[in-house]
Amino acid sequence: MASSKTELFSSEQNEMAKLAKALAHPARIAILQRLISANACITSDLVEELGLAQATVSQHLKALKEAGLIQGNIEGVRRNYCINKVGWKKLQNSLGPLIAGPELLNSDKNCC
Amino acid sequence: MASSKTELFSSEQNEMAKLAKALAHPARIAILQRLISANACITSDLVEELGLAQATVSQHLKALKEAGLIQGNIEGVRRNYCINKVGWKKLQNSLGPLIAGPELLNSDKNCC
DNA sequence: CTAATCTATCGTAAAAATACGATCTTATGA
DNA sequence: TCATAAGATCGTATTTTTACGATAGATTAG
Repeated sequence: MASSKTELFSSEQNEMAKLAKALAHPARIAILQRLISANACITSDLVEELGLAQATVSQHLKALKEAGLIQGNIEGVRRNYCINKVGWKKLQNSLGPLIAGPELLNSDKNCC
Repeated sequence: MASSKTELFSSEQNEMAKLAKALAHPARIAILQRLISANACITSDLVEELGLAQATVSQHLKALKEAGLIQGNIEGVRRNYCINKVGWKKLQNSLGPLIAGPELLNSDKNCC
């Protein structure tokens, strides 16, 4: 009795939560920022840059890949990672509106 | 050896992760959507609507409050919750740019 | 072929998140 | 005053996340 009760929620809500969860760790934020600012595929010097163990970084990369936010391909011994455009657009389409959302933010009146 | 190593990351990155974590559960997504669409303070009929135990809902509300995304005030026996505008703007300012970000998304070329 | 290198995966320990019943607190209404 | 109702908090069980050492797989260099 402690697993997330996904069956109570819409698939959209579950999807949004899943994507948010992918962003819910500073190491994964850092990885994504790095991939974005590099604006290209980078082969993981991430381990050194992040200061986490290699296994841990690999685990975070896997999480991001499973969330569809990044993609990796093999180049010799190394792996190249970059933003997965399709997945990122899904992120924009699902969480974007929620975050940008509340029109009530633009009004001055506060309700509470 | 399993707590998030926040000291390795910038306070910005930690803040972003913290906010994403607040969104990283379908129940909390549902609560926020409800508060937004109600466009007002609602006193928790959330328990009934969500199908979760009262204690669980209260816990999720607490998480959202601690993340600064909602605020609650007392009205008799009941509590009124609504979006915390200030906190929401912080959300927009921290996660918004990241999500909207990658200009490379607009280019057609794929790197991997 | 062999050693070295890069990275994924396995196993595991510790911590955090999730869920809920039970209880406590506070305010309302009789 | 006292019973009732709303909702927070406590205690606790279960699951998931985080982290890392060790190991396995695959490729390159010599």
